[in-house]
Amino acid sequence: MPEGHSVHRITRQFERNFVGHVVHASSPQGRFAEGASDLDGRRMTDARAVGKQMFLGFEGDRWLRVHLGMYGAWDFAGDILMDATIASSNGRMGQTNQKGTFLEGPNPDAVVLDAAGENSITSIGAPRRTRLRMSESEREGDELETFPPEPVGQVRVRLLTDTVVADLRGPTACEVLDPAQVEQVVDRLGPDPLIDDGPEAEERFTNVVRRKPTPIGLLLMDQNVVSGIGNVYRAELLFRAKQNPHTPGRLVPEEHVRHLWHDWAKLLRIGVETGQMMTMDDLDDEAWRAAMANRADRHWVYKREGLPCRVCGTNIAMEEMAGRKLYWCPYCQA
DNA sequence: TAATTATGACGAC
DNA sequence: TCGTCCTAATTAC
Repeated sequence: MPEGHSVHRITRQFERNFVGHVVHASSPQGRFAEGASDLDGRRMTDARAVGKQMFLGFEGDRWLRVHLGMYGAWDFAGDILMDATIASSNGRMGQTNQKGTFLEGPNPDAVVLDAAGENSITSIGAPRRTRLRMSESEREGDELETFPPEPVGQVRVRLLTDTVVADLRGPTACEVLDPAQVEQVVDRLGPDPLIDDGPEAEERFTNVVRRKPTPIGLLLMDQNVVSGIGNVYRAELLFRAKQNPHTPGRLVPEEHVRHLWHDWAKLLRIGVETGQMMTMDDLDDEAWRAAMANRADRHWVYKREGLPCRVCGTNIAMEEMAGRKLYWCPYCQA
């Protein structure tokens, strides 16, 4: 269930640890044997994220497309070069005010795009010999006894360098594409605020939404309309906009639509920086720490069915919308 | 030990 | 709108 922020973080991890290295590819599970042997022995040249899709480029115009779907995950192990914020999300946070760091950072985009890690925010420390699971959340595991570790469970793909290994399990998509096929996939996707950061993207999003009869709650989840939003961000963005999820896109006030775009860009950056789906910003330091420490304190409405709205006290509602659970406040989002 | 759950997406009616 | 695919952790019995 990783939403866009996780995929961007995982991509960073590949940039730091795999790009430029020759990769030994295999499929311990066997279900990706052909693709793995095609990639085996090639140097990784690129790692890119668009919405929930990740593309790993290899010499010889090969691209590995991975979509994690509902429960896919990457497990990294070995001497991993860590992002500063990965250590933070595991309770090793220093005295730095993380809130100020990403909300007021000089150029948030550089954080994502700068693989060289010149930006202070992405300062790279010494590699740590450990395990790291990256999915919708991140968890550091036990120390490593031997390298590489035996694959555990259903590992679709194993990518191995001299020092680091990445195991993919449970993806909904995992295939080798040529450049034209990659372009096809990307062309079908709606804008991703971390890639399409100009005014054109906002226009594109606004125009599409304001033409559709589809409920805005559905449009936000439609990857052809906007990339990277999943069930959590959908619920939280709509609450923050005080917007009823059932309103047809074309009836949503234009300023709300534009607000949704900018707010998504903001929450996505926070997510990429912290590794947490923090959807309640504007908290004082103490509340912020509580939210970082406790999942239950992180959201306005998601998974809060029956609990009082944090703003008005009305019980948060839950209903199925197109087979997914939708959470909202009937009063604030009337 | 079995059932349930999950932060997706697609294709068949 | 429904069924289906992908997997592991958690909860129920």
